[in-house]
Amino acid sequence: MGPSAADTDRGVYGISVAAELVGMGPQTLRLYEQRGLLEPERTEGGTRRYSEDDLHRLRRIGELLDDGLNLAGIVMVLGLERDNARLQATNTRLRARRH
DNA sequence: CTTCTGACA
DNA sequence: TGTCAGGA
Repeated sequence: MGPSAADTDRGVYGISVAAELVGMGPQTLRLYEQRGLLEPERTEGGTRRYSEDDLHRLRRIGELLDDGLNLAGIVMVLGLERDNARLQATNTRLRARRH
């Protein structure tokens, strides 16, 4: 794997680099944040720092956008996916205890 | 780099 | 509605 473990939630990329990596414009990334799809870290100076998780999220947003969803719908889908992942994890733990 | 506003399909 | 261009 990566050298120094997996803190993929740590903001490292500036907005220009992040936008370049996911094939979007910087303004688009700002809009997504304004709409509540994303919340990258901020430096003390107030500039955004996008994490690897943020990049995955941005690519997921691109997919859903491609599927014809609007930003409001994507917010809901991402929320449901997060909830679902949590439920699945809980479900797996319960099964392991063999109730 | 930031936020904000207007134009376009 | 989402994206982009330009200004402050």
